[in-house]
Order: sequence, then C-alpha cells, then structure tokens
Amino acid sequence: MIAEFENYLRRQTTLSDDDINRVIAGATLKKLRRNEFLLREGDICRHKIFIAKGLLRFFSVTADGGEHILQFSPEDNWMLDPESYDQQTPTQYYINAVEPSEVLLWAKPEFDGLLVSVPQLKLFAEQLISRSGYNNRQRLLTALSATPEQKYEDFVRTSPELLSRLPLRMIASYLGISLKTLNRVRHDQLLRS
Amino acid sequence: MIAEFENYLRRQTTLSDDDINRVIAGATLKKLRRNEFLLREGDICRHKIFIAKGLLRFFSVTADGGEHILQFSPEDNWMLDPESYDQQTPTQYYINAVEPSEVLLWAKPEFDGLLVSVPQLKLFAEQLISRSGYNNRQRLLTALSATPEQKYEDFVRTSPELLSRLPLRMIASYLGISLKTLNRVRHDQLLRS
DNA sequence: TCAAAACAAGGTCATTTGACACGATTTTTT
DNA sequence: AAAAAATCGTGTCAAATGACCTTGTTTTGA
Repeated sequence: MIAEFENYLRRQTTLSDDDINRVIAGATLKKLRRNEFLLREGDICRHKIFIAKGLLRFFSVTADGGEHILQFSPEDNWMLDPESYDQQTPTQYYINAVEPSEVLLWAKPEFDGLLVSVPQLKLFAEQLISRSGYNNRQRLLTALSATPEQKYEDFVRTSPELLSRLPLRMIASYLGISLKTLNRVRHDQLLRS
Repeated sequence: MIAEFENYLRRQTTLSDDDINRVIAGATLKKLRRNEFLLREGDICRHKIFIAKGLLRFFSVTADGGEHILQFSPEDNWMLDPESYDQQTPTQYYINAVEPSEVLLWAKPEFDGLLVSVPQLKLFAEQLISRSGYNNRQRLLTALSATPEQKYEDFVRTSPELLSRLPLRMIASYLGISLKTLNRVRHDQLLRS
C-alpha cells in the first residue's frame, strides 16, 4: 500500500529518498469497502487522497436525485475537491469507492508543510494541477460539442482500462447521457463491426 | 488602456508601485477590431492576454464547422490557452474579439521573468488559476446535468452583464444548445412572467 | 448615409433522446 | 449455498431537440 505510492513517486518524480520518506511519513492509510464514502455534500474536504489500489468516483447529486460523475480516479491517481480543500469550505460533491480500495490521506496542514519543506513536491503538484486543468477543458469541450456516439468513442479511446471496471450506468453518468442512449450506441457499434 | 490595468492591479492585489510598474513595463498594447483573431488553431499561444476594454471569446471549431465557445473574457479579465502557453505547443483553439477591444500582451519569457522577480504576482496568478479551475468544474457539471432551461437561467444569473453584449447564437454556442432551443427557452420564459 | 451583412424569431418536420417497464442474467452479501 | 441486489439489454412511447428555411429588423462598415 505504501510500496505502491513509493513506486509512483519514483516513477513520476526525482525526489530523493529522504524526501520520499518525509512525504510518506505524513500519510494515513485507509481501506475502503465498495461504496464507502470519503466525502459527502456539506462536508469539508480535509485531505488529499492518493489511490494506491482500487477506484474512486467524484460526483454530484442534483435536486432530482440524479448522480453526475465528474471524475474517476483509479490507482496511481489523486482525488480531492480542490475548492473545498483549498478554502476549507463545505463541498457540493461526493467521493466514494467504486471498488474496494486502499488510499493514503494527508490532512491539509501536514501537506501544506510538505509543500514548503519539499520544494520538488510543490513543482510536481503544480504539474498535476495543470494536467487536471487540461483534462477538464477537454472534457468540457467534448460535453458541449460531441454526439453521444463520439462521447463514448472518446471514453473508450482515452480510458480503455476503466471500461471493464465500471457498470454502464456510471459510464453513462460520466458522459452525460442516459443509460438507454449508451446502450443504443453500443448496440449500433456491434452491428458496424 | 494602461490605466485600466493599473487600477485592476490596485483593486485585486497589494503589489507595490514599483512592482506594478515592473509588470506594466513588460506589456505590449494592442487594439483589436471586431472579429479580429489573436489565436488560431495550429498557432502557439505565445502571450498572456489581459483585456482592458472590450470582450474576447475562446472557442473550438469542430470538423463539421461548428463553433463551440468555452469562455468569454470581458474587460478586467485574462485569456489564454494554458496548455499551449505552458508548453509552447500548437493549440486547437481560437481566440477573437467579439467587440472592438484593447488588450495588453506579455510574451511568455517576459512574464516568466516577472513571476520570479515579483513573487506577489506569482501568488496572484495561482489564485487566478484556482478560480478558473473552480469555474471550469462548475461549468462541466452544468453541461452534464442541466436542462437547456437551467443552463440559460444559470448564464443569466452568473453573467447578466454579458447578456446584452452577445448575439444569441454565441450564447447558444456557449451553453451547448442550438439557437432554436435557446429561442424556445426565452419565449417560454416570456409567457411565464 | 446607404448597401451589405448579421441577427432575432418563428414554422415545419424528421430524428434523437429519455422515462418507464420488463425479463434474464450476473454479482454481491448474508 | 441461498437470497437479495445490481446490472444488462430491450421494447414502447411521448417529449425534446436540431436542421433547414423564411421574414422582418438591426447593426455594421464602407
């Protein structure tokens, strides 16, 4: 569980052994059962989350009870509500485990300390924020401009490894289309191949 | 034109007079005619843009020729393609002037220099990036979950000052709905009021 | 100031989409 | 191992949406 995170840092950064140990020392371990929640609407997002194993989802629940998934985070990714975390204000979102998962948590004060004492980590964090921004922009463009069929093809192309790990209703929710429409798209593609 | 920017910095930051002058010294002025372009697909986004007067739009053109607007930036706002700017790679987007506009430009090397020599500016820039991230996330959620009517109401609520400055076809493009649907929503709201 | 272009608003119609309901399976949990 | 829950794929139908076209008006730029 810690080993996964250590390998991740070695692959993605050039942090020294000491720095890596400093970062790890600040983390708390947590195992999540399927469907267990890490954040609910109204909570304050107090931790940065690294997913060592499993798969989390980040979603919103609208007034009519509909769930809308903004992000999936499988192992070797991070998850948080940036707005709620940065400003320590109540969130409008939910985070829960799609699969049984193992995560590392850093409380904000500890992580802020690490950002100062490990400057390399700050650079790395900024990279991650940038990438997340690019992704969101691309996702917004797709949501605005693509047909349901294009949205699904895009998902298959960019996240093939998630396809078999997610129930179709979650993929539909992520793409902003109904389950019915998603089934139609998949059915039509079978005919064409 | 520079006065607008100076006022903006005084309102939004606590930069010293010296720092403000340093930032201004790095800028180039440019006047834009209605519909003039600052960035086209394939270009590299070489400048940060501050809008002193007028209104710009940031959009993508899909294979079928459809325009999809991701962002409007009126006076006292910034505009750029972060991915193309950060990495100096070709963009997939367009930026042009909705109204005759006056902008300030900083080439990336100069602005990077300012971020180092004026640490306060760096903090301010990070704030802006965060806010832009929050906005994008909110926008993505709306695009995924809201009905055309809710999207329009949301736009009227969050950007009333833009309503009268934009042709309806651009608002429709920004909301990801057809002009026909937008007209229907507006017509129905007239009846109800 | 005047011609050209852009725009708002609406009509028609074919298509797409979602809501609801239904078994047949598969997966999860007890 | 059995019961409960979740999932997948499908059928039907009504409603929502977009493509295309037209008219009258406003705005723009020469």
